[in-house]
Formats: sequence, structure tokens, C-alpha cells
Amino acid sequence: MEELDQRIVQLLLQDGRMSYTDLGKATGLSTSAVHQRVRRLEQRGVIRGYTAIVDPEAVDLALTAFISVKPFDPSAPDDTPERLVGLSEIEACHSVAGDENYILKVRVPGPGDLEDLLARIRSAAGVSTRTTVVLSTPYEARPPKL
Amino acid sequence: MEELDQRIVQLLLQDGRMSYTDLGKATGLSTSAVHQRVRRLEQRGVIRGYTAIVDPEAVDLALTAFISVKPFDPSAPDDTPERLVGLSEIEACHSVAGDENYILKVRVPGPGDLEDLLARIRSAAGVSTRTTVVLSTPYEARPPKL
DNA sequence: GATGCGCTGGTCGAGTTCCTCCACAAGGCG
DNA sequence: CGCCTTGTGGAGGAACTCGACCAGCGCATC
Repeated sequence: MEELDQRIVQLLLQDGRMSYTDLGKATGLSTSAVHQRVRRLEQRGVIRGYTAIVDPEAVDLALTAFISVKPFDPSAPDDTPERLVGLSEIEACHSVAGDENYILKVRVPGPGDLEDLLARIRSAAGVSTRTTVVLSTPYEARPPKL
Repeated sequence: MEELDQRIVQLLLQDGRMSYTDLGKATGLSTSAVHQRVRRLEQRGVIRGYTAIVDPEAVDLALTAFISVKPFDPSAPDDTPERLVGLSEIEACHSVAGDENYILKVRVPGPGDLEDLLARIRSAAGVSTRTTVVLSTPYEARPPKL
């Protein structure tokens, strides 16, 4: 990817609502040219979307946890992600190297909801779980430096 | 938080670039009223910002890993997050319950950069590390259901 | 080595839409 | 009744969006 696109992406990572006019000023391009590049980045899949960054506590999701997951039957075909995709408390699902197969990042209002969620995960995917509760998060969702 | 604000936040989680006019149509409010509410949500810290969701591979950050971190000296005051805040490869830092103290989420171009980053983390924070490499991520950054 | 063609990616301008601010109204609440 | 909050509506200006046009470049052709 060339340098102009990279700079545009960088700017949109820092402020997803920046206007095309401002992007143009920041890159030395015309509004239309920037707009065109952004559209291309979107349809090439480089930019997958835009979102607000929200304080989890403010929306009653004060408890974050990482759940490591391992199938009971290692020989069965592994469709764990599809089995869990319907659980909206799961923010992310990573397939990982190591003792367990997946790491899930989940957000719930409180401990009771976590207990409940764990049961649903185990029964939906046929897995054993090991969960790590996060106590606080010093920082999160920082935009990468390109 | 009341229901209208919740719906606005939900919509902005799904599309961070939605216009105030559209938000108004979706919530049954006038453009001005929505704008006002969003500004309040921003300055109350409920909405912390906006960002583009970018394909990491497209910006040469193909390797994601979780690094569990534990200080060499458990009795020393723990300022690990501050010591690591300057490393831009670290996307998130969570203080966790369990054997280790923190979980870091990092993104680098490749294995060599990970090795290098680990050395910098250890020397900057005086910690031992245990890293879990992610092989693929079925999904990530899903907007929570409110 | 010129000529000409098509592709890519840029500027410019005009019509439309959206943002943003202000004045003002309706509903609680002391 | 007066004040605060939260809404509506409107007007001016800014931003978006589209089409027309142009410059550079690669490349086949002569």
C-alpha cells in the first residue's frame, strides 16, 4: 500500500469521523481524490468499517474477561467459532497456538452474567474453559502506528 | 443511561460515521437534538472517540499475540502500564487476576518483530513474559449488544 | 524512436445534503 | 412563578457527491 493511503488510514484510525475535506487538507489532496481513495480502501477491505469507542462501564458492561477454550473431543472437526458467533457477549474470538485452541474476549455486566455465559459457551461449543478476569484496563483500542 | 442515548450509542457502535440526520431519523428526534445528545455523550466520556476498523494484514501487522506479563520483583511498586505506554505495538493492556499481572495485546509485522518487542518489554518494565501467538481471528471488534 | 490509445488517478465546479448555531417553546420541579 | 432541561425549526455556511475534464504512463503499433 502506498504512502498516501497509509496516511489516510492512519488519520481515520485516530479520528473515524474526520471529514473528507480535512483529510484532503492533511494529505494535500482534493476532497474528491481523498473520497475516492477512501472508497477504494473500503471496498478492498482495508477499511472494514467505523465505530465509536465507548466506555464499557457506562453501558453496563463493567466486567471484561478472557476465556481460553479447548474442545472436549480434540478429534472432532472444530467449528467452535461458528457455534459461538451467536453469543453477543463475545467481542472477539482468536485461534491461538498453545495449550488451548481459542481465546475469547467477553464483556458482561457482572459476575453472575459471566457464570451464565460460561455455561452457555460450554454447552454450545462442547468445550472446557479457563477464564481470566480483568481487574482494570490501563489502555485499550490504541490505534497502531503505521 | 436512558433509552434514547443507548440507542444512539448502539447505532454509532455499528456505524461510527452515521450522520446526525440519519441518527435523528432512526431515533425519531430532530437533527439538533441528536447532535446535542451525542455531544453530551462525548463530554461525559461515554463516547471516547471514533475509529476506523482496519484489516491488520493490509497494513503490515499480520502477527497478533497476547503477552502475559509478571514483574521480576513482586514487592516493587507496580508501574508496568506507564513503562510500556510508549511501545506503540501494544494495542491494549489489561490488569488481570491470576498467575500473571497483565495481559498485553500486541501487533507486529512478523515473528522477528515479536522477538524484538519482547526484549523491549522485558527491559522496559522489568518483567517476565509468556506469549501466546494468534493463528487466525475468526472475529474481532464486534459491537456489543446493549 | 515517435504516435496514438486506454487506464489510472488527479482537479474543478455545481447541485444537493448535512452540519451547526441560534431563538424559542413545552414540560418538570423547587 | 421562574429556572433548568430538552426539544423543534430555520437559516447560513460547510461538506458531500457526482460528472466532466485533464495529466501522466505503459504499451502496442508504425
